[in-house]
Amino acid sequence: MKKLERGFYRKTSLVLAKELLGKYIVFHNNNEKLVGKIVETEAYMGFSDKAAHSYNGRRTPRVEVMYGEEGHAYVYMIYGMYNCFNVVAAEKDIAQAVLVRALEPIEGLETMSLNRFQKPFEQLKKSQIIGLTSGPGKLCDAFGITREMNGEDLTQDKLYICSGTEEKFHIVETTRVGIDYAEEAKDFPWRFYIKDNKFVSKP
DNA sequence: CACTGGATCGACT
DNA sequence: GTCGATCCAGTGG
Repeated sequence: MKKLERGFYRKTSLVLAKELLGKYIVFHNNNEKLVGKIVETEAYMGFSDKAAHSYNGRRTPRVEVMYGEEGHAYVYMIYGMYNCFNVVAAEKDIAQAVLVRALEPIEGLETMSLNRFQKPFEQLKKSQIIGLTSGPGKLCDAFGITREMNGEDLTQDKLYICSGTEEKFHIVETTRVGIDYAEEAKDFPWRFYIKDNKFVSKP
């Protein structure tokens, strides 16, 4: 597994969203290494996308990192209680990002279990194992990703993404979740996931 | 300053 | 299927 370099992120969020599937997120936190395979993403295309925080050039303190260099983390709080982890795409001044919606837990399951359910992995029910990282808020809780990670450079050593194995999988393309307000954009097929993967949030 | 609503989740019917 | 939790960012005065 090799850390992805800057150039990997220098493409539209629509293309990046698909290419991120099957890649591995690595987070070093409190002397621990947590790893998860990306199994579900959504593209937010910025200027022309009514569902995007940066729609129509909107530029506020929160969304500023999306206007910065590609390959950084955009982490924001939603509904007062959950964090969402995004990968900044495109290039400087083009505010696009990919929301990572679900991971398959790979390494550090014990810590993820404690973070999510305050109990050891061996005590989890089957449904709780699936629920460790099967949603954008859940995966941030499991990994301990907070807004302190907003703006983090994903080509450095704290939080980064690695190339996957050569495995083959089918990509399902469908509509994005939770953006009913976005008029015509709510019907764009800009959500992607690995077919038949158990950790997808809403198959 | 006060207000509004949200790229969610979990508990409940 | 519905709904409440919980709080910040954005907006407008």
